[in-house]
Amino acid sequence: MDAKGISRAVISRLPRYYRYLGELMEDGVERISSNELSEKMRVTASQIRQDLNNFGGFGQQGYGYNVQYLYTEIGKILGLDHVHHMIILGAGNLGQALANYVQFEKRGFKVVGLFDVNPVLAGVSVRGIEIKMISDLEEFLKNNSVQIAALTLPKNKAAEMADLLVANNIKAIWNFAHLDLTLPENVIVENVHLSESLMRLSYNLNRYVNEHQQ
Amino acid sequence: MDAKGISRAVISRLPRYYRYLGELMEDGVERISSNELSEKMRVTASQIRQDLNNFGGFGQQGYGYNVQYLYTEIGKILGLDHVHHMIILGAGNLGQALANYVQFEKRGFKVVGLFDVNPVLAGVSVRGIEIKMISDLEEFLKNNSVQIAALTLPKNKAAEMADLLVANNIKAIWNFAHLDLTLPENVIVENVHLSESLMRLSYNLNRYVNEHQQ
DNA sequence: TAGATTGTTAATCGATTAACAATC
DNA sequence: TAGATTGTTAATCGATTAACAATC
Repeated sequence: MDAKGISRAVISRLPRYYRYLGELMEDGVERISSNELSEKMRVTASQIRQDLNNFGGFGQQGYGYNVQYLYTEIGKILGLDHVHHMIILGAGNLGQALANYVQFEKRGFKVVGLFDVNPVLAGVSVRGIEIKMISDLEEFLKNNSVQIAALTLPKNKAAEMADLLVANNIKAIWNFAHLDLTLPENVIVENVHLSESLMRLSYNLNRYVNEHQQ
Repeated sequence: MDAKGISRAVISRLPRYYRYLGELMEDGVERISSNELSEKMRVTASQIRQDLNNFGGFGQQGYGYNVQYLYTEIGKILGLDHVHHMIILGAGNLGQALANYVQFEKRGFKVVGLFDVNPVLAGVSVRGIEIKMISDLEEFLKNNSVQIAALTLPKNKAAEMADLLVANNIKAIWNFAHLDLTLPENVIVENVHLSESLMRLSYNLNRYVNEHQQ
């Protein structure tokens, strides 16, 4: 399983394969060919085979792919075969939404802490997790194994907090703040910029309207 | 401003340019060259010039780009120069988080309605917007001009609701549900699949750990 | 064995980068 | 005018698709 030099594009598609395979499993489908899957997913069969062969030969000539096996293997590639401990910094609506989203836990992402600066929130519980003050964060990280931190803080706090997280050995940041974090390159940053997503939507909407006005 | 055939990659970068230009404006910077901007943003100057020239010549030889002017122009390209009316379907944590996010309104995305199926939420207000029942949705859409609907419902309701929205003339869906909506091709769909984002993070985290174990 | 379908190489397409003439 | 920097064409690089030999 040589994971070097696999393009971002391929990696981005893996979770979608995983989702479709999960649905096929639920539907009791045992095997599928790249061709059938390509019709379902509206991508080329060639792309599916190319993508998968970056990681290994999961299929069998004349048969196709075993759904359950492929699902499991992609799960392993995505690291879903072990539990990750996650904390959430910022217990506003978005932070609480993430904490409440039980589906994550099913995939092995366990929320072990929830932090905020607002003293009003101190002691409030979300899904059994008590909100702590950010002043307790360093102490918490020293006593607990945490791999992932979700950053749902406003921009002005986020950069500073990211540095604190890295200094305390956090290896991956799920960044919801609207800024680009500059961190050591061994720290994984995955951005979710909602406003940028909304602007893309707006661009396409706008374009459509313009084209049909003329 | 010929907007035909501009690649998804280019469009995806526009909001980031917009963000950086906004920050430069706040810092009182009047002009910037593609070279200076390329250093700030860590992309090539060539890419910046190519991207912008898809939409027009916004710069001036020997001078660079006027920050304020370019910011305004990109805003127009992104459709941020007029107000969009948005409703949110699903008033759970995520829906409420979106409704609360005042920054969207600043960019011209005005939340005009918030809907849920849960009768417990009926009449509850979020930032002055009263949560309505989804049974009232069709009526609402007949009496109000709405362009965008954010879908923060669970998967099983989302497909059905998307169809209802389209039947009532909604032109763009901001989809947070974990499924691919199949809708007429003139309907804009912008997906935010948080679990897929988290899996990409997990992939990279996992890969990093594996590489350094060997 | 014959048929089906993968894994993989080769061809094509598109996006990014480099180079430079145009021009402010 | 000389210097700077764009707009744009050409070269390169990478990703996607097509084709087909290998093989179950």
